[in-house]
Amino acid sequence: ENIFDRSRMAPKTPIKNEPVDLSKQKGCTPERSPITPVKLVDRPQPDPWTPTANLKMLVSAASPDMRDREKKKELFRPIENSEQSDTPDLLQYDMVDDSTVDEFEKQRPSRKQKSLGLLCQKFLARYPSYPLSTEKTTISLDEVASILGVERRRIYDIVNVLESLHLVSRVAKNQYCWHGRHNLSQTLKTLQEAGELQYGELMTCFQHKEQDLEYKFGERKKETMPDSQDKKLLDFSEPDCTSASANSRKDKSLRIMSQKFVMLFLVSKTKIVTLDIAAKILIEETQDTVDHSKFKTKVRRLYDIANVLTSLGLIKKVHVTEERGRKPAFKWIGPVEFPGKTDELRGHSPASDPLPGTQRGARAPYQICASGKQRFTRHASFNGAQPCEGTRRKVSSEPNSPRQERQDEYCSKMVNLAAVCRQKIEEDTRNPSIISPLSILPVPGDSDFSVNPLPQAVFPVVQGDVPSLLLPNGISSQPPHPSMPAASKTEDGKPTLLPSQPFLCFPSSSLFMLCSGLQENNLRETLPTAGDMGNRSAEAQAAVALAVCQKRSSRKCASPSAPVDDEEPAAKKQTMEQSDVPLSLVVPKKPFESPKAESTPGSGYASAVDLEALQLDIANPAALEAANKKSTKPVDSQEQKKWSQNKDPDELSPGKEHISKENSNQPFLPHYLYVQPTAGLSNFNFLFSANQAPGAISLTASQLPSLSVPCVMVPSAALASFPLVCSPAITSPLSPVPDGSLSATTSLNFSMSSLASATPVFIGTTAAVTPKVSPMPSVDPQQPAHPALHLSPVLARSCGAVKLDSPMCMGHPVTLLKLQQPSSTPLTPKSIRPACHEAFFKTPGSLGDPVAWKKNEGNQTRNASSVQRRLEISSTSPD
DNA sequence: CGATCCCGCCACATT
DNA sequence: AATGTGGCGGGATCG
Repeated sequence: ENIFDRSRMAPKTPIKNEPVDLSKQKGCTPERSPITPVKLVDRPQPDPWTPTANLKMLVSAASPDMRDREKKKELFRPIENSEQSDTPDLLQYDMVDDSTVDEFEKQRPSRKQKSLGLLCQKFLARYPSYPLSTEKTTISLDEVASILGVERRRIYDIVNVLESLHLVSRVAKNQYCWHGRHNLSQTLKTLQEAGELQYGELMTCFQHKEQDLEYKFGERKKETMPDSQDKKLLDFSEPDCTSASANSRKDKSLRIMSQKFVMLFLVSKTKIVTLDIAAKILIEETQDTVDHSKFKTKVRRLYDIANVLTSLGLIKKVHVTEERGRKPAFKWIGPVEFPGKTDELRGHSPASDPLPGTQRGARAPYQICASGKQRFTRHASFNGAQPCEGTRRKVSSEPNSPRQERQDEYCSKMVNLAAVCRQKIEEDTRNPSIISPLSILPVPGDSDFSVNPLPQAVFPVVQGDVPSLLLPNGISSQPPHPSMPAASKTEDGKPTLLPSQPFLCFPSSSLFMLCSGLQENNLRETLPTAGDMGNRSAEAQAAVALAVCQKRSSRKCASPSAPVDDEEPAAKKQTMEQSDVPLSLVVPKKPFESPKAESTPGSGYASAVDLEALQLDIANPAALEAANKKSTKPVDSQEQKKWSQNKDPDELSPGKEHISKENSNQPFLPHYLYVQPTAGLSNFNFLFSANQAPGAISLTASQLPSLSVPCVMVPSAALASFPLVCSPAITSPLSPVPDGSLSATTSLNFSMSSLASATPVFIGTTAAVTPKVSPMPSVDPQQPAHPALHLSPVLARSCGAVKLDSPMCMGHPVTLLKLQQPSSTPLTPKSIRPACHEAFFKTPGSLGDPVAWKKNEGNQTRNASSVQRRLEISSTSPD
């Protein structure tokens, strides 16, 4: 990567490139004209000619996945050389690294790294889930392919599926238009309806007996589905976009298959479809004969589709155990009731909210998207929504406020999310066999769901969260969950929030980032060892905590000391890739001025748009880094400390202790923990607000935690687009919290003895808890907006960083201070500082002035270890 | 050894 | 004819 960066960094000399390239090309391939020029050409020099191309190449190279075998390597080198002729050092460097690294890595690239799913994720990361209506994103297949470092063929696989869901549409040869998920719900709805017609019956039976059904299937299917219907489907697929060429397409089986596959899920009550069944159904539709080979092929295709859908967060793989045994299957985790949910939700409640602009009505589910710009305002809504007004007492329950519109949008997303969560929960409950990922913690992937220990425990939490989310908007159309403990609020669907549990949605970009789990490839997980370690440990703990909560207290978790992974050598970790890291700390970034971030500082903060962008970015480690750079990254911070501050690296030694130390050193670093979905929690991301008094958090086997950490679980998919955050009310032990509330909030209690002081990482529940008790309301006039949000300081910071003006931001800090104190652990003055946004970022030493901080960064970059460098680079990454 | 599914040949569609 | 698309299935990996 370093190399990569350098190359990038290095001035490009396109001019030189040409010659070089040529030579190189010749060397590699005599001429590119072989029969299939395309391939040859591409491979050897995809786009050597254009400077950009080179960049891309480099980039691709950078990404682990990319590493192709020698080919690429060769290619790159030559290119690099050519470019870098200017900077010999760099070249050499690169060369060296390349060779060595590649050598390792080359072989390294396991199949997984090249998986379609991963590729798809990268692909998706490049585009906003909810692009502004105004902006039109066109996708060049060639470009993407080169950037992602794959053959175009693979891109087709992805695009075809996306197209089936109308996330993209083909505009012209080699050109696709990105639509994002705005219409996804509608598309799904349509599919569902279509599916009902076609498969409805079947599915019904289906659930009960697959086999029987299977037989019937074929027959019925045919019967029920006359060609015409089939046709319908097809057509339907193209309806909206119908961009140009759509029609003529022949049967693009992949597209059709994809739609049908999705339909099966939507029609299925269980939302679980096994591959074999799907394959059979699909085959039948196509043909009667089910020869084995055909079946096999079908299954293969389904895998392809499933990978993409998985990347989209619509399904997840599970195993279904049946009479026969365990079968691979996929479970729909996307939105389920469109009518009610995404779209509907709004629609339903709309009454309550008179959103002027939004017509959420019928087809407008997308409005959310549509209104894109408004997103910006989201924060506004935020304000409004959560009228923290002094006391967050109730977050606004009123749907009507004008700003709600925006909120609505924002909310709508949230709602969806909530819906998803809820659904998930419900499903889980229903199917004991299937456990939600949450419950599954222990087993990441596939563990059979049978495991699921205490579903209930989980539920409460989730529910609580979800509803809470909804509440703010008032949108929650969903019926209250019975089990909701504390969530009195949700019951009505009203936004009444319990004091204890304030949930907030915010649009802060920072949150966003946190949420988005896209991580991708390399997230800088490879970060500095120490940092990683810390994070990891934190993660582990967090995970543990979760597990504990869910399961109840498990001893393992309990022991804070249990380092879980921490112990692992940094190196190892580094090697580990993103995949491994379940959690990552994310520091809220300021809305800052990331390049992407918009520019409209004036307008607001990071608007949704920005957020999205961020998300996308987030997906890219680089982006994150960039963000982080600007503001702070917890992890980085640690690192930074190392270098810049010179902390003892030793001390940094991985381990919680180390963390704690740091914490101590730095009063606050982290603010949120983000758990990546990858691991067991595939679908949910947890956010913890950190900032709190460190002491507060404790992992203890016993559940009694000194503090309960508020966490929010968000479906990863949802995350992508939503910047939701729940500020769980934190129940401080002190403050009387209803039991339910606790559970609701996720009763995660971490007692991290070790971490205690530091733990910034974890959770920063801002001491919000107390706040309730003592409302900080008026402290700042501005505060009002924020209310209960405990947004962790982070948010505040983020906001603040962006704008001090924003009331939102302002308030937090204050509250925090107070809160913190009350919160169990006494904070050091430093810790208090968090109040200042900037303070957070800074290391203790640097706290004083931001400038210094930056400076440090600069130094870092220079001095920084390769790792650091990497980060930085990434940040700079081109996008 | 079955589940996955990458890879890329090659046919068909477009330009 | 040159390219763009994408069906398809061998066979490598993974678990």
